[in-house]
Formats: sequence, C-alpha cells, structure tokens
Amino acid sequence: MASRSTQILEAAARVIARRGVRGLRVEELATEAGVSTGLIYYHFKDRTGILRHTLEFINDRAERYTSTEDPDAEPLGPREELEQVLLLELQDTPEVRENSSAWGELQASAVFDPVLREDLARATLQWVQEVAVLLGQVRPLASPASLASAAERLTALIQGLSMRWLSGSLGIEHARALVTEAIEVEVAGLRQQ
Amino acid sequence: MASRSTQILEAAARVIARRGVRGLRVEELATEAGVSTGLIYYHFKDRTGILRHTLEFINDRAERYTSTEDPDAEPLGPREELEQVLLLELQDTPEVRENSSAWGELQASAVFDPVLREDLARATLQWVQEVAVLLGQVRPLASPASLASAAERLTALIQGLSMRWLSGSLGIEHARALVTEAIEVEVAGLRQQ
DNA sequence: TCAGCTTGACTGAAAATTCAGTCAATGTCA
DNA sequence: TGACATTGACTGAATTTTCAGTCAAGCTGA
Repeated sequence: MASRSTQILEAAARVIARRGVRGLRVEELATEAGVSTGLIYYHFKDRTGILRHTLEFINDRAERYTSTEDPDAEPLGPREELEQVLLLELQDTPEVRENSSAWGELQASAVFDPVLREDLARATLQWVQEVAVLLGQVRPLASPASLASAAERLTALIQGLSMRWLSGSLGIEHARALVTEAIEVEVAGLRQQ
Repeated sequence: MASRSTQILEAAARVIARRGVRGLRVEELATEAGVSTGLIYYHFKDRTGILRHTLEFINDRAERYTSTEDPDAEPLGPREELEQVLLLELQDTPEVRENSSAWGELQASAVFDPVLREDLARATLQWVQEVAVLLGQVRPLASPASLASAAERLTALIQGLSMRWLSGSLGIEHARALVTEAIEVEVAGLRQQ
C-alpha cells in the first residue's frame, strides 16, 4: 500500500488537475486524500511545501510516461519517435491531464512569480533540445539553428494546444491531428535547407 | 472621458497583468481605479462578473490594436496583412504586454473555471477564423479545412510563445522571428493542396 | 507503555460582499 | 423662478465568508 504521504501527493495531483495550483484548498485536499487537515501539516510544513512536493512528484511521474525506453516496444524510426514524444503530452489519461494541467499552471504562475522562472526555463530548454535532437535524426542535413527553431515552435504549439484542450475548447483528437500535421509541415520546411 | 465602468475595467486589466487573475484583490482594484470597493459591486455583480467583463474588454481592445484599417497606411498584400495581424500580439508595448498577460491568465484560469470558458472559446474561435480568412487570401486555392487547421496552429503557437515571452524565457525578437518562419512554413504547406 | 500517527474543532487574518447613507444632478409644479 | 422631490452614482465602514495553519486529545502497534 502506498504510504500516507504518497496518498496525499496523489490526491494533490488530482486536486491540482481539477482546481489548479492556485485553486488548491488544503481542506479539499484532505477530503480527497481521505485524511484530516492536521495530518497534511504533520507531513508537510505548509501549503508551499505541499505544492513543492507535489510538483516534484508529478515531474517524476512524467519522466516515467515520457520515457520511450520500453524494452518490449519494437524500435521506432526517427519520425515515429518524434511523433510519439510530442503526442505523449496530448493524451486523455488522468495522469497526463494532471501533468499538463499542473505544467500549464506552473507556466502561468511563473509570469507573476520570478522564483518559478528559473526551474521552468530549464525544463523548457531541456524539452526543446530533446525535440531538436529528434528532428535532427529525421533531417540530418538541416542546420542546427533551423532544427532549434522548429523544435521551439513545435513545443510552444503543443503548450498552446494543451491549454485549449484543457479549457475544453479543443477536442483531444483534433489537437493530436494538428500536431501531426505540424510535424509534417515543419519537417517539410527543414527539407528546403 | 472614459465612463466609470471603463475606468474600472482598464484598472482591472492592469491589475490582472500585474498580479494575475488569482492575485486580483477587489480592494487593490478599487485603489488602482481610484474608486471605492462598493462602486465595483454596484457596476459588476461580483468578482467573477469583474473577470468576465474584463475578458470582454480586453478582447475588444485587442481588436482595436489588431485592426489594420489605418487610413494612412499603404494597402498591404495579403501576406503582409497576415504577418502584421499575427505579430501584433507579440510587441513589447505596455498595452500589448498587458493584454497578452491578462489574456494568458484568463486562459489559464478558464481551465479551472467553467464560467470563463464559454467567453474564451468564443473569442478564440473568432481569432482563428480571422486568421483563416487571411490565410485564404494568401492561398486562395487551399481547402477551407486546411486553412482552418493552419490558422489553429498559428494562433495556438502565438499563445504558447506569448507565455514563454511573458515568463521571461524567450526574447520578443526571437519570438517574432519564430512566428514569421511559422507563417512561411504553414503557407508553404498550404501550397501543396 | 510510549512514540509516532491521526483527528477535527478552533483561531485569526485576509478577503469578498453588503448596506445605510451622502451628494450632485435633474425633474416638477406652484 | 425657486422650493421640494426623485434618481442613481458613489462611499467606506460593517459584516460575512473563506482559508491556512494550530492544538489538545485520541488511537495504534510494537
């Protein structure tokens, strides 16, 4: 069985997905986790402590589902791997929804909270670079600069679509189709180099 | 002189740009607008009412600065007009920064606040359609569906880049360059139809 | 028994919302 | 004209609500 703290963090991820980081109420979290508010303060120092641990928890979990190192999977071509990595962010599973939602919240909060910016910028950069590498495998002759630009656009596009998906103004299937087309279009653009 | 409600809405846009939607305090808004808290409730039902009207206000204002109907300007080609409309969202002027910031916040809040979703979805749709029409003028032979998809991608891209710009992880010039390239790539993609 | 876990009622501060009353402008009628 | 009535924007102190965080007391397994 999951430990009490894990139980609380899982519940926190669900509450954040439902209400947002800024909408998380400690009492609602307690109910969701099936514990008392007191216990939450017993395990975590304060509300900020809850958020910090939850974001860490969510991040660890994201690495798990983003990982393409599944030994059972057949080896993918570079193009397929690129598609898979990008589309992983747009899946209607509770886990991905929770992660995207928390990510979006974090990004939005960073606009007003300089403390968050550094972590966020680093994480974004890492993602962009990963995508740039995958693009480079699809089009080995493209210049590093053009690969970097295309990667920045694809990742920013996914963030934009993700927001629309989460706010219910875009269906998940349509969002995925748009990303697939975007990859085609961007890869075609790289071919011109 | 602007009416009292307008004065309040202008102040609300400034406060939201500065503190975020969740950071908006009715009393701070009252001070910013140079008005009593009571008056705010006299003109707007409640806090949510303030937010809804501010969203609408921001939207109207964006239309104004997005408008290309400047009698002094020389007539633009369709491609130039498209570029101009899209790049207007990425300018480092107080008005645009304020609008983008508030817009991003409202978008992020809409993920968790059903009340805002409908207005937001409508405004987004309107923007996408405007861009689709402009794209159609650039590539008159493209199918309506492909125009709509390209417009969805371009607008979502701008929202994604906007967030990164506002959270300080992307320079405005770089963001603009990425959009210009995105237009090229998307227009090239349409040519294939 | 005792140390760590757990509860939930409670507190205080911050924030939203209300409301009784002021004031300037406008309308009305003798 | 001018005395009185009416309206509605506006104020700010009072009230209500919402929350994070605390605490004294109960539980449980080793």
